[in-house]
Formats: sequence, C-alpha cells, structure tokens
Amino acid sequence: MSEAFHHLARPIQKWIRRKGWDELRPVQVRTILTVIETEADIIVSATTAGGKTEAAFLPLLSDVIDKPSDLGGFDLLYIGPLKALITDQAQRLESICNEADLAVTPWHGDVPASVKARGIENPSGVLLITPESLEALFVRRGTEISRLFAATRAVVLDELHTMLDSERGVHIRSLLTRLELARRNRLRRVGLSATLGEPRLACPFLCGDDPGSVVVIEADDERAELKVQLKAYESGKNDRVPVQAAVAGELFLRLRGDDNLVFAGARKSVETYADRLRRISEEQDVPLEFFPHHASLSREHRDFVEQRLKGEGLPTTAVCTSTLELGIDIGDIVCVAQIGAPFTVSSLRQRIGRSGRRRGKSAILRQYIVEQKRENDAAFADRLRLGLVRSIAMIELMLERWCEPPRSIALHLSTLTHQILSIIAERGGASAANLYSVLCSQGPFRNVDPQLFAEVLRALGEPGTDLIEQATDGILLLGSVGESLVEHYSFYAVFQTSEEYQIVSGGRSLGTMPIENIVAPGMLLIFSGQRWKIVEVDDRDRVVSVKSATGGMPPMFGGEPGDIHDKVVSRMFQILEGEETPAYLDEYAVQLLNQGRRSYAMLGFNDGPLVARGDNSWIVATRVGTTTTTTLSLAMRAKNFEVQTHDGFLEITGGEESLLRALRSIRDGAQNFAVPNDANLAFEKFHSYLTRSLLLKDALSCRLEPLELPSLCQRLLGSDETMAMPE
DNA sequence: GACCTGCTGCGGTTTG
Repeated sequence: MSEAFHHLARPIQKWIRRKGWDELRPVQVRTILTVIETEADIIVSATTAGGKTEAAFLPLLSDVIDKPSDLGGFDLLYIGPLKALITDQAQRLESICNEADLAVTPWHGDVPASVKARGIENPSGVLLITPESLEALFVRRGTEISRLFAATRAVVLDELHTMLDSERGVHIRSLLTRLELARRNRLRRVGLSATLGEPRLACPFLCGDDPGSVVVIEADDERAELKVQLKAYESGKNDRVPVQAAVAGELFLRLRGDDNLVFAGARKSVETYADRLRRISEEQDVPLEFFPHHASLSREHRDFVEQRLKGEGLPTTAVCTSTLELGIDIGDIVCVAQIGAPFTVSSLRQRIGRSGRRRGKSAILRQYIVEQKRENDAAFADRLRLGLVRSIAMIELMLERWCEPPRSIALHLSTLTHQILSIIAERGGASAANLYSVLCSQGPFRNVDPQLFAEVLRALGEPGTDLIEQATDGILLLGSVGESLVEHYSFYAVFQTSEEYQIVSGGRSLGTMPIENIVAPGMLLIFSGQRWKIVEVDDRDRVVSVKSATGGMPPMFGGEPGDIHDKVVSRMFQILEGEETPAYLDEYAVQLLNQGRRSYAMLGFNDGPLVARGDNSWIVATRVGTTTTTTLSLAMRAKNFEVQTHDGFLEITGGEESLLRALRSIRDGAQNFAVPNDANLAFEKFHSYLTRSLLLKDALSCRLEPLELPSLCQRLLGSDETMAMPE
C-alpha cells in the first residue's frame, strides 16, 4: 500500500483492507495527500466509476476520526443535485462510517421526518442534502444553522459541473456564503465531477475569492476506444410509412439482446419510439426489452427501468431523455444511440461515457439523423442539411476532446430575488446594506452593483408587487405576497416548473403532462410506452383518468430550443465549405452531406454572407452561435423585419428599409440596442416580479450579446459594403 | 427545435 494509505485513520484503513483493495487508485492517492497536507479547495475530475467519492471522503473522514471537534454539529456536509444520488452515496458512506461509529444522515424530500428529527437533535457525522432542503433549513430553522454546522470542516459538492453558472449553482454558492457567515468560519470546498471539459475553468465557481489557489486533480483514465456510426434517413410529406418506423426497425435489429441507451431528444419522441419498438416486439412475438424513461413518467416506472438496466439477466434498452445522462450508476451499457443532433458537445460526451465502461470493451455511438426530403418548396435549412452537418460538427469536436466551457457569470436577478426573500425570512428582517453585503459583496452576485441592487429592492417593494416592505426603522420585512410565497414549500427551488395533469389508470399514477395539452374523454394517448383512451378529466384536481386502448398520439411536453455554441456553428461552416467525408458516415449520409455542400455553394455563400432571394427576402450567414444570432434577429425585428433563426443563419423578410441600411444602422448604433416590445424576457421563477428594465439587464448579462453586433454587422457588410443584390 | 433538477409542518388517527 502507498504512503497515502498510512496517512488514513485506523478504522478507514481497516475498511479498505476489508474491501480487499490491494492498492489505491492514483487519483485517490493524490486527493488523500492534498486533503491531509494542505488546506486548499480541491476539484477532483474522474469518470463516474473512478472512485471520486472515496478519494474525497477517506481523508476527510480520517481527519474527523483523528481530530474530533468539540464544537458540535455535522462534521462534513455533502451537497448533491439528485435525490437518488444522495440515497446511493449515503449507502456507500454508511459502510465506511460504520467502521468508525460515525453517523450518516441523508436529507431530501423523500427522507422520513424521523431521520431528519434525529439529525436536528443530535447533529454529527456526514449530512448529505439537496440545495433545496438546505434552503428549507435556512427558511424554517434559521436560528439553528450555526449550531448544526459549527463543527463542519468541509463541504463536498458532487456533480460540480451542474453547479457552475446555472440558477442552481448560484443558489448553492449563496447558501454556502450564508452558512460561512452564520458559523463565522470558512468551509473547505471539494468539488467532484466526471465532465468538466477544462477543470480549471470551474475554479472561480468553487472559490470566487482566489480561484488560483484551487488544486485540480485529474485522473488520467485509460480511455476506451470509441466506435461511431452515423446513419441518415429522409422523411417526406407523402411517405406511406413514417421514417420513425425505419429508425425503430434499425434500433430493434441492432440493440435487442443487450443493455443500451437510446437518447431520443424529446419526451414526445421517446414515447413515439418506445411505442414503435413495443409494436415490433409484439409483431415478432418476442419479449419486450425496450422501455421509455423521462422525467414525466412515474417514479415507479422509472425505478423499474433503472433496476432492469442495473440487474443481470434481462437485456434492457431504455429510450430516454437526459434523465439517464448523469447521476446513478446503471451498469454496463453496450451501445449509446442518439436520434437527432444533440444541443451540446458536453452532453454528447457525457452520454457516450455511459457505454464501454467494462475493461477492454469499446464505447459505441450509433447516431441517427432524419432529414426532410427535398421537395420543390424545400426550405433552405433543409437543403443545407443543417441537422446532419451539426451532428458531424458535434462528433468531430467531441473526438478532439473539446466541450463547451462554463458560461460567464450572469446577473441572476431571479435567484437574487429568491435569496433576498430567504434571508429576510431566515432573520425575520434585514437592512438593505446587510443584504447587499451578504449577497453581492461576499456572496455570488458580484456583478450586481449597489445601484442595481436598489433598483431590484424598489421593484420588489412596489405596491401591487408586495414581496417586501420597509418598517419605519428602515428594516426590510416580507410583504403580504412575499410572506405567502416563502410559507409555501414550492419556494425552496430556484428554478421554474409548469403546471401539469396527473395521468391515472386504475388508481395508479402513470406520470404527468403539461396542462397546455387539450384533453377530453374519448381522446387517445400514447404514454409510458403504452396506448390509452381518456375516460375522465378532473380539471379542478388536474387528473386525467385513462384505460387501455389501441391508438393514439403522445402528448406535447413543451420546451425551448437549446443554445448552440459559437465553436459548433463555426465548425458547421468548415464542414459545409470543406471536402472531407468522415469515415463513420453511411452511404446515405455521404449523399446528403454532398447535397448540403452543393446547395451551400449554389446559394452563393462561398462568395459572401448575404444572399438575396428576391421580394425583400434574404438569407444571412452569421457564422456564430445562438446567442449572437438571436441578438441580431431581435435587432432586426425591432426594425420591423420578419426573421427566422437557424444555426448560424437568419432568414429575413420585409422591413421598411433595405437590409444593408438596417445592418449599417445596427453597426453604428449598438449603444441604442432595443428589443421588440413583444419579445418575452421573463424566463425564470421570480422574473414576473421585476420591471422590464431589470429583465432586459438580466437578459443582456447572459442571453443577448449586443456588443458583438458592430463587428458582426461589419463582417456581414464586408469592407466594400457591396453585394450582388439591389438595395 | 430541449432536457433536467426540488419541496415543510402540522393535524388527525391508531397503537402500545
């Protein structure tokens, strides 16, 4: 055993021996030495089964055992983004902690109140909690926080990549600042992740005050060989057999008999393919091995699918959304299929990481792309085969080991509003200066200056908004609306969720669907991989009762398209302008790629970025990702053009002035950037309580890039500002 | 043309 082993506490050494480990992994050795010999914050980056949890906890627990604290409270804090993950990790830690008689307390919405009561009464050992449950502790037990966490010496943040510049990431950082202020002592932070493209870029999110001091420990995993195949299909308006049938047939042929994951892109598409695969299995009279898995299905059904994947024996393919992209260990997956191009390279990479985990086996990606048949009225985006091209760009970038860096730090005014309410609730009142100090000077909202903070407070205190009010001594209190928000348990999460119907069959819940779906008795439904007829709709309690049937359509689940990164779009143009043919394309995909390249040249994009299509109609090749392309499209819409956005392209029609004049005026007047009055700017949970001026500032901090417009317009106009079209 | 995540306290009843 290595030197690191001898640094560990006796009970921990005993546990390692009992496990039969003959050596610690390199990433564990390095983490153990760093934890024991330094006081630095640490990021551990290793694959899902790479032993990260043990790497962090073996030395942290050793420290607790060898140097017990007399302060009282939990010794270690673990924050995880999923309930299932906390349950899993608590079980793993229990086996270690038993050896040393340390308590392990899992804490989330499904943990019995008795376990929580025991934790509050006698806090010690390891607490594993979700951000939302920690939030609830602040709101409901604000006065006890300092007692519960007095002895805590470190916090472990699992799946760190989900906690970067997201609403939930900012939420956690705010809670950690508040925790440190309550106990008057900093907490050492240890972040764990399997999918940080460049782990150093995550350091500012772990330690905002001194990112350079964070120690990054990366496992040099032996990477499994990756086999990739891309198969293309075409679908047309007059197809007798829908193209999904062909894709499902191929999936059935290739995947039956093993454990696989099929990422179908959207819940509706998951239901469509699961239904087709079930029908094929029935026609061929073979046992069903294909099951849908997404967030709107009942916990019961999802558990069933996960258990089948984990278990030996019954081959199982889950047709899924990103529910199975991260988190719990689902065992050996032979093949990952992806239907349609994904939105990010990092998610593609994470998905592929699910297969080929067994030593000596390759990871396998089967990518399926459906393009529209070219008919006379084919849209230009279909003629360019943009879906296929994006998919190739994603695969190429993934093979080059690139993935999207974390986003830059936004204002997060919705989450700021949440934390203002939470601190006032925690303390029964707070001064504006104190709130600013905790949240903005010391906490994560560092881009919010005092003036902007005052503007937010004024919006929350507006009569009619009533989230907060000011007492005569200047102290801010919750207003009537603020009070009712904070009192309800739905307050604890910072992210938005929509209203839904429960779908019930014979008293058993099958799952949920958004209330935007039109429902009436007699209608047919595909859901949870089966076919149903609606027998009753209870609009008051939002319950739809169904019974077995034989036809139907899956419901709509809504959602907005994802952001494509500049680098992906830039690679798409390289592919459209290039000549190489990737070896993993099937024959049909090669044909479609060549068609896309020919169309690109024929439309004239090789000569310049602006293509006139007659009748006040143009196509503009922006060559940049969603954020900047959308910003230009809003600027054009504000000038009364009609605009459709695509990856790296805009289709523009109408307008009161010529395209060239409009681009020039946007280039020269970027400081007057305006969005159309009808553009929706409310995306997050507490946005509806803020003014339009604040929403615009929030959007400008992360969703829009007006500062990019002058150079983009200049590039589009070209140096001589001429193009082959009439002004 | 998208996906995912989360949730307390209390009152009533039953049981030993």
